Amino acid sequence: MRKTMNTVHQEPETQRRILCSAEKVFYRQGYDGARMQEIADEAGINKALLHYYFRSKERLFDAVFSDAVLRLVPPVFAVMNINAPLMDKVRAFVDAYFSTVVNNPFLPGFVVHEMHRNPSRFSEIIQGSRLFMLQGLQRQLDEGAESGKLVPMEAEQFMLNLLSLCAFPFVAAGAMQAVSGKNDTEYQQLLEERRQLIPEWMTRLVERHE
Amino acid sequence: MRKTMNTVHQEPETQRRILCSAEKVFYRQGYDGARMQEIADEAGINKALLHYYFRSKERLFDAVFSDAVLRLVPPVFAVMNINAPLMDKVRAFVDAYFSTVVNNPFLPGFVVHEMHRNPSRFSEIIQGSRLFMLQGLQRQLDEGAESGKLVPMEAEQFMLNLLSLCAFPFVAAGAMQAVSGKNDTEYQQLLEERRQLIPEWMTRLVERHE
DNA sequence: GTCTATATAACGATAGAC
DNA sequence: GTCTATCGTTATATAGAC
Repeated sequence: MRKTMNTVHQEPETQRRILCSAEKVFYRQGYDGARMQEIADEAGINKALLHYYFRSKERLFDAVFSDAVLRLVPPVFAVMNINAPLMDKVRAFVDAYFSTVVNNPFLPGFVVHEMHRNPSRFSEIIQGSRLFMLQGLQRQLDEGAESGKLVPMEAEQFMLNLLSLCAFPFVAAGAMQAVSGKNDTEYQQLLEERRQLIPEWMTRLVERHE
Repeated sequence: MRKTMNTVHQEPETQRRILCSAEKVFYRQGYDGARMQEIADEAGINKALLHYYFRSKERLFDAVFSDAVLRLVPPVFAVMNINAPLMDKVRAFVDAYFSTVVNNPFLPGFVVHEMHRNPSRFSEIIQGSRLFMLQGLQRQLDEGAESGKLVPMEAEQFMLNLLSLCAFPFVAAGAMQAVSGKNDTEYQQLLEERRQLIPEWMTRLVERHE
């Protein structure tokens, strides 16, 4: 319930601006590297106003972090719980992951790095969307193995492989560009190619062939 | 040339202690999160002494970072330049990587994250040990493809896959444990299993089968 | 070389006017 | 709500005694 509804107050539009700026700064600089002043500048407002909307840097960060995790994890988990053949799930997963991340290249690295600041907070945020997935996945892998179509594999390893192939090229983009000598455009093209290739590779990984 | 060589001064043994402590702190906290006081405490010395040996936090960090990159990258690149069948190289790579990283679990995440502070510095450090590898690798992949034994694949994608499968589980260990619910011991066991599995997976990835 | 003590600057946070 | 001005703390870095 709002205080008075007679005007179409677009709700703290400033708050939205702050969150957006904080996101930009926290994503690239991390919690420790980020400066409240920089966030304020980015939002075109004053430092004091940050503390008015969010009480502290810690709370502002938590808002950004929660949002980041919720944007990255649940969609990706959800897609693995749909009722579909294994490889359809994989294709859906890769599409979902790339769609999210191509527009936020710093997102995976941010989540992975800021994780260890407060691991229990992370667990809270993603509670629920957890083990469900792995059970269904393991069942499909086992069925495929029994019918001789798939090689036996642990669902955890399968999932870790899928995630590694998708996420690492984004997390380590800087280092990879440095060793490969590719510029931004070239590297983005390489990433785009992986979007189709990863499902093929995951198929080869588990399909029996002899 | 040393000043006077008559005594076996073990060269700044304090300096070694500082570097070791700085390593510990920088690895887990990153540059921005690290405190000079904490490094001094860890080394059992005074803050001022840090500035005596290294002029600034920046320089101390650079020493640690350079050392980290040199410990992680060149061995791994070197092993891919040996004259051996493709899959022997892969096995050697995985062994080399895991041997280095199991004893320094924070190393990959540290390098990947601190990368973007000074990308050009990173390029300097690893200069030389670069493109050589990819040429030889591409040649082997092409030969295998022509003789019908391998599926066609870009050397860059092959290498990125190999590195992703090896590195990501370490870089994102925190997040992976959180979603899987595994404790440290269980997760370490999962990692150890991958040491044998990754070469098998990489084989399946490129071997032709029909 | 190693210490204590201190300078200097930056940051997060608050007070108070408007 | 939004601003200016400022407090209190903490960080890097230096000066100087031993």
